[in-house]
Amino acid sequence: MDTLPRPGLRERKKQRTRDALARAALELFTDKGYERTTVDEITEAVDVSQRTFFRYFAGKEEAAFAVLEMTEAHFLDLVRERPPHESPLEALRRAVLENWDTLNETVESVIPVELHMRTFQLIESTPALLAVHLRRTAELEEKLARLIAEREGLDVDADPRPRVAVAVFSGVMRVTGRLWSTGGDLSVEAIRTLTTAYLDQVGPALTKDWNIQGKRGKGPA
Amino acid sequence: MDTLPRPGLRERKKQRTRDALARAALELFTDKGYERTTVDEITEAVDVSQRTFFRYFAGKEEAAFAVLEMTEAHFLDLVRERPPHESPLEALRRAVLENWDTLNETVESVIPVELHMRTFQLIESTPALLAVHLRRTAELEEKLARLIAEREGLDVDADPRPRVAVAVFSGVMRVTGRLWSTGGDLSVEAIRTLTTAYLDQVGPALTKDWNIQGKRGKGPA
DNA sequence: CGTCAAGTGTCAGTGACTGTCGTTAGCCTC
DNA sequence: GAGGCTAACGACAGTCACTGACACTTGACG
Repeated sequence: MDTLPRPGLRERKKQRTRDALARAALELFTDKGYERTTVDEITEAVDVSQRTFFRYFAGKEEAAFAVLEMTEAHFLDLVRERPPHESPLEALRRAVLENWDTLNETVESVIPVELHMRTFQLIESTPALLAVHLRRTAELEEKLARLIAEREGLDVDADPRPRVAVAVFSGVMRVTGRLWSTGGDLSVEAIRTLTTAYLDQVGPALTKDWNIQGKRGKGPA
Repeated sequence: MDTLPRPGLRERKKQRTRDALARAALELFTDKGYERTTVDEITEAVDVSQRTFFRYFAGKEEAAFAVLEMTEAHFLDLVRERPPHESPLEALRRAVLENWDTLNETVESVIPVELHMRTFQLIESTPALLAVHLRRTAELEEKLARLIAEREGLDVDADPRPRVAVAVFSGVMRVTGRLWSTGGDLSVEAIRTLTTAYLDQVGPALTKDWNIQGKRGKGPA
């Protein structure tokens, strides 16, 4: 909201190059696999030198997360905008759902949503990318914890609850993300449903006795 | 419990080489940093060829987790041994604590415990290693979820609770691990205390209103 | 012993990444 | 609108992680 005046030709060119590299990378990655794609192939597709690629991205991995990063920033904004009367978990829950609903607007300037969804799958199924994804998520968690703490007027380092709440929330999101990416339905609807269903299970999962109703599992799907 | 008879000279030699490589790697990593040590330096310290290193470890990273892997296997055993009347979270909690208490016996055959503790720190403070660590943890979580499900006679894929419970537990463990590694006290006592304290906060962190007692945080440490 | 296979070393090659340096091209000033 | 400044780029050389191929050494075992 401060550099609107006009970025100047130089900046615009840079942005275009960066977007083109990210898009080309994502297309190649999702098409022939992450490991089987070389940086040279990406740069050839955009017609820049390899050196330029590494000026925009610290590594091959980073190109895979360029778009995801945009959605994460948006998510943080959504959390910030949540009314203060909501409990932390409630605020987080609504923010994620809202984030899914606005995915299109967040992403379409760089790549089609469909490609972004496939990127998700790619990350979950590529060990090297999954590792980086989890580390990035951990960093996001720290930011979230500080946000929640601020929201509740607490000191993150004095009160464990913000970090614990965020950890619980993120843990569940991880599970749903994984299940979604390996399941058949890659629609936004599918992950919305999974998200709410699993978040609803946090309470039950923490009770002492899981067998209140229907001992011996293998129940209906 | 089945290959006790005597591993044979060949096997023993292999084990020695592998341990020596792991130990040398850990010493070098913790000493001069992960990125600043080359595979050649490790192999020179053990006096084997680089090729041999890669026959024992899929990559440089894997050498950093060789010992940690032993403790994880031990942890799984401990969970399996927990009496069935304990709730899932209770069983997990007791198993971790027990694991810390028996760390010495688990690890000392390869490296001194002190080096293992420094390895923990190293992993937390090295982005590349942290990423891999988190991925490995995710794999462990899946195993844990199946274990818990079995324990409770449930189907992991039908009932979300095993995975959710494990996710909650792991999330909290992550937080404590991180705080411990960045804090000053690297003793086993310290992480034990942190662990119990944070696990006790899961309940409170999920309640609607965090301000039951003492509005506006900044409470005592 | 002699044979067989597992374990190892050597070498050549690929791909990710980095430092350096000369060149190009927006930008800004007069 | 010519010229100087500097950000961005391309070209090149070098390091390091990792892999495949092949020849050699050495436990294992009849």
